[in-house]
Amino acid sequence: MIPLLSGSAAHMLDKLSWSSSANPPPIPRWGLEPYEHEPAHGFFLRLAALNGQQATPAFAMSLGLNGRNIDPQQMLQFCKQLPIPGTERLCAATPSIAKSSVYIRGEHLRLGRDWSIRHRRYCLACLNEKSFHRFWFDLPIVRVCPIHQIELASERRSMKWAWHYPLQTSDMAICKTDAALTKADPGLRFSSYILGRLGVLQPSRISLLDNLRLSEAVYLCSIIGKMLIHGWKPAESSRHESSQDQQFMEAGHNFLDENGSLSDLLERHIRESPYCVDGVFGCKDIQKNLGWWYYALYTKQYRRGLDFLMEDTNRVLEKFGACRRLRRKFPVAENEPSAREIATALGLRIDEVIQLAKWNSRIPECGLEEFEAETIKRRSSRMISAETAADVLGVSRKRFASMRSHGIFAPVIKDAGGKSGQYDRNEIEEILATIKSRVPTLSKSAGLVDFDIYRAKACCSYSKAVADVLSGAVAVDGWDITKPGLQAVLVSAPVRTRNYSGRGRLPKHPSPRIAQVL
DNA sequence: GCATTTTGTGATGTCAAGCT
DNA sequence: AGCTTGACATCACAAAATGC
Repeated sequence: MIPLLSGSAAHMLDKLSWSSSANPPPIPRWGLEPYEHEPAHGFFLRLAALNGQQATPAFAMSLGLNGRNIDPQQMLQFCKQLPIPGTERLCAATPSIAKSSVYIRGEHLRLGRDWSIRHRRYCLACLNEKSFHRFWFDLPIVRVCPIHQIELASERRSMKWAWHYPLQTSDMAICKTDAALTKADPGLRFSSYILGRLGVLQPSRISLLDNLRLSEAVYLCSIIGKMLIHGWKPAESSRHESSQDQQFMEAGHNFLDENGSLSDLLERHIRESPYCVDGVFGCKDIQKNLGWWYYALYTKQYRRGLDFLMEDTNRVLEKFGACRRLRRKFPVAENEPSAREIATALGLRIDEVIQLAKWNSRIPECGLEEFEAETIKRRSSRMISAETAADVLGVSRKRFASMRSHGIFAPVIKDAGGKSGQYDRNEIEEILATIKSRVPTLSKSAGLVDFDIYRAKACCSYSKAVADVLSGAVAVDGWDITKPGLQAVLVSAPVRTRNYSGRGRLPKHPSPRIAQVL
């Protein structure tokens, strides 16, 4: 067992003279002096031991303190009442907690991730030197002790901070084995940096991080490390694995410590995006292009000092053609992207090329790998205007537009600025072929109507009638070869519910009787 | 230069998961 | 139990692109 109380301190201050005019301390023994880097809640631990207490929470509660949810500042106030020297050391090492923020020595940290007393953590070698709790034991981001180069041990037998549990010899054995293994650990430099910022060690200078609040510096390290280790990935599901965060932070810190170029890393990272082909995005959606990186940047809590990251990211986005608005902000890239060359060669606009590259008639999400001039050319030659497509289908422009908004087909190149979209001839012809393939060999001849009459009798839109046939909900019963396109399709008339002229608008609200029949 | 349409962006809200 | 967090939807508005 590690003694929590060094022998010399145990009997020191009980002999101290005590002014009778002041209120006596509320505990029988207080003969301890705070060490440097010792927080009030750590000091309180020794105080409890000095007073023969086994369970620190109970001891705290007996003094009117919150022993269940430890508030370091509350304990500091208590300790300051004691007639002991060196309380300024407690003040300097005791964090103050406000909502989800923790402040220690003027540095801002995040509660939970950066600072937590959920489990008791300690460096065995530190305790062997002097048995007291250092405030930085409470920082889970400090995985290894930079002074002794061993991993911090943690006690997890209690969910709450179980001060009263003594260390077991088996724990010490584990610590000793670890000590041999963690030489040259990647976490050493990171831990040293953190403790440098907190005034425990000589500060190490990393200008990029030094200008940030410590919580933001840690965040920056973790996202850089994630870029290095995790690489480009689409945005994750809401289940967040934090198990690797520590590894990320350390890797990110070491990258910056070795003067790694963040801009280069960023560009390399974004190039890994599957949406980026030959340095051009096939899709302008920033969220998609950046994957998880988007949320890393736009999560507001941590954005305060990270504007430069936003700028660098925007620069890459602009360079790869993700956002038009940024073009004026940054000069045009010196290397002409291949999309531009293809556009010039084929007489297309650059966004048309990108849309053609993105498009795949079978799997709309895929097709980005098709980004060669030949493919674009082949696809481009299949494009027809809305007018031509409407003629192929044998419908008016209005009906064509209605079918499009009904989702029966989609343009390959979207309409932009008054210019109508472009459609794939194959896809349009496929619609007709699909319907024609359903025509039975022995077609009925009586009671068949075309879409125009059908939709009026069924009181549905033309598009709905077509969609129903395509989905198989309505059977195709005949084909009039004398008519063009969809006009040739013949289906069985729905139950006749009223006289129909074959012309005119559909009634806005079909009568209940008609609706019932349908 | 104008009209129309798309795009970029922040504000706001929701939801589930995980943590205190 | 209540809070934060991350992912993401949705909205409004401004800025930019585009065709005329």
